[in-house]
Amino acid sequence: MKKPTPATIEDVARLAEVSIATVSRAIHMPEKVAVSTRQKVDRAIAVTGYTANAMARSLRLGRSNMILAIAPDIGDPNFAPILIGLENEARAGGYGLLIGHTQGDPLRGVEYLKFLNSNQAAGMILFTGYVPLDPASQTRLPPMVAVGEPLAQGGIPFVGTDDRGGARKMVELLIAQGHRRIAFIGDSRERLSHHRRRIGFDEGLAAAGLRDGQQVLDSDGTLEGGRAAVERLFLRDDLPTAFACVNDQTAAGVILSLTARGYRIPEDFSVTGFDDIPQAGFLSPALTTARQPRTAIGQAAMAILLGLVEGEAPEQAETLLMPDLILRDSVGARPVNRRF
Amino acid sequence: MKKPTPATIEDVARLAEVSIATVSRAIHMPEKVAVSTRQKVDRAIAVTGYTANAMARSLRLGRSNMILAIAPDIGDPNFAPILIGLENEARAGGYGLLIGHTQGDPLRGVEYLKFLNSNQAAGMILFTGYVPLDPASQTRLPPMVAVGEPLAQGGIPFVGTDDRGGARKMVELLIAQGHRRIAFIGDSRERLSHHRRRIGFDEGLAAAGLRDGQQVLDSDGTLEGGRAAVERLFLRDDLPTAFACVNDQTAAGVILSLTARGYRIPEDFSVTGFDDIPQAGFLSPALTTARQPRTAIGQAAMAILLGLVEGEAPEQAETLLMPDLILRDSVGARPVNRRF
DNA sequence: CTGTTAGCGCATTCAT
DNA sequence: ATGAATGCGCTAACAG
Repeated sequence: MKKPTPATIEDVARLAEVSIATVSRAIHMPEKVAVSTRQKVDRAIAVTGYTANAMARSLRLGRSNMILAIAPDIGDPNFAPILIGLENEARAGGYGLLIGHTQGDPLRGVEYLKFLNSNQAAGMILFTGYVPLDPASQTRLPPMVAVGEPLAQGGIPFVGTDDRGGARKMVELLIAQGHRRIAFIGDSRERLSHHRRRIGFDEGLAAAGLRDGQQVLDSDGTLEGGRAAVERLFLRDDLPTAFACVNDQTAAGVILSLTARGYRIPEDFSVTGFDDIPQAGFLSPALTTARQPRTAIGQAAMAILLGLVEGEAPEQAETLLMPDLILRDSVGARPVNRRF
Repeated sequence: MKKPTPATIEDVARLAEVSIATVSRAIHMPEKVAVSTRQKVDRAIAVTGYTANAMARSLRLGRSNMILAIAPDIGDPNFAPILIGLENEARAGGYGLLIGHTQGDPLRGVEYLKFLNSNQAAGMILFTGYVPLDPASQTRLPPMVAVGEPLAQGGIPFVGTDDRGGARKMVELLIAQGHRRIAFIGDSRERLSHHRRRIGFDEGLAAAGLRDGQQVLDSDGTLEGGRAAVERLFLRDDLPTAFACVNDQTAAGVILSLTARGYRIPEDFSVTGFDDIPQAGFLSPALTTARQPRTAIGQAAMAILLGLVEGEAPEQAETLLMPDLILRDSVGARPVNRRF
């Protein structure tokens, strides 16, 4: 019969013929222990296959070694790559990563907050775009870092894409291709990230002295919305030669609508997206877009959170990572002879 | 100044003027406590905002309330939907879900096994297709359930798609459309799931008395492999009218190759996939495929695992869920006048 | 029905 | 440099 129960610190101590205090020291403060003793302990640990019971350790320390990440929707294509970054960094720091999803229900956020307060996790990564707040509990908020969508509330560090800079780079690309009349299909809902893309668009155009060529259509960030925006545009006469879309879904709608009308992309119109969702490369034509540096975002966010957990002062309010422009087939030179 | 430290069971007991044992009972065995006492306790809990310290509880019970899910690749499109099912069911049972990824490295699997042995998790969900095994540790394996890819090793319950049944349904659909000569583009690598799809294909054809119309091409489950298989096929003269592919990636390759040769789908050839990856609907033509019931798989797997954790005997070796046929545009009736 | 108490495994004083 | 003893918060056995 093998060992039915995992080795405890006591097993190690007995085998090494020292006290449990010494074993603990040998592990956590090796320099405070005689070399010979340390060796005995190390050997005993190897023999027993000892791993400290994390529960006991957490109880004693009053702090867990888990980080909880909560998201409104785990299925979000942005989620997985960020998760990888989070998990890598957490593991490197000796932490485990827990995940929870709220399915958009703020109540579930509060539930997870309780979870934190019961010491099950040392800190929290927020994908939600808002801070779950338990009106009942008056305990101070645990360490948190927001990711993906900036937080309206202040005081919580945010790590995400440089939406403004990315949008600006996108416009500059279009301008470099000769486009002078560019439409921005935006998102009028309250999303900070989308608002910032709009600002980057404006800036890029203004810097090139092209404020006149600017057209802005409001939409809702969905494929349907993108389609509808194009339809509205065709009611007027003053067509752009390029569409800069607030995200890939919108761009997909624009492409579909344009194609349905018999236009060719990029010969007749150029269109760009933002995000680089998995489907972006499968559209026809394949979509030129700005890819969010998702894994890097996850990694940076976790690094900051672990710093917070371990008592460091927060560095800065926002850490913005520049997206990469992914050049595919939906952007071309401005059509020279517009046939319409 | 607010409460700096969370309320403990002792705070509640003091406020309710009972002993801590009574508080614990009021929570876990309400029927063993007088109604009036229970009310006092409930009120005290509400006032203090008490949540049991999970660490202390786990330490005492010798069992954690976390389940660890490990996957070779979190980015896998199959992963997120299964994760949702897992998380839902875990939460319903009072468990949290931890995730880890091995990046295909067996060593990291062993690392997670140690994690389990340090009591950080009560059980484990395996996406890996194999059991991480620590040669050093002789402790018996913790409760595990495999998901997605069947396990070669026996003794571990598996929950997944009914690959055989799904493939068979797919072939039957093709046959119903009039196809008599059907090629199966398989995957010769060692994947049990893919092997089972092949068997379902054979069965469907045999049941219709169509063993003659059967062609089987080996491939590797990738887009490139699908493309290559078609090219090989065109070296011969005896073309099928439909391609049943082992998965969506392969189907994408087949579609690309066929389209590049100037054929139209589904007019000239029908093609089917398997899995329903997110891109499937974005192919042109949109791919008809079998969708794995992923969330249901996750839910079922977690239910079984929690049963195991709580000491129930495992029910059955395999739980197979039938995939749904997603009818899109890549399947049509058998071409009546083959022009080639 | 309720209270007293032991002990889960560990890190950490306080002695030595 | 090392050991003995304490308590983190909780549940369950045992008494009453």
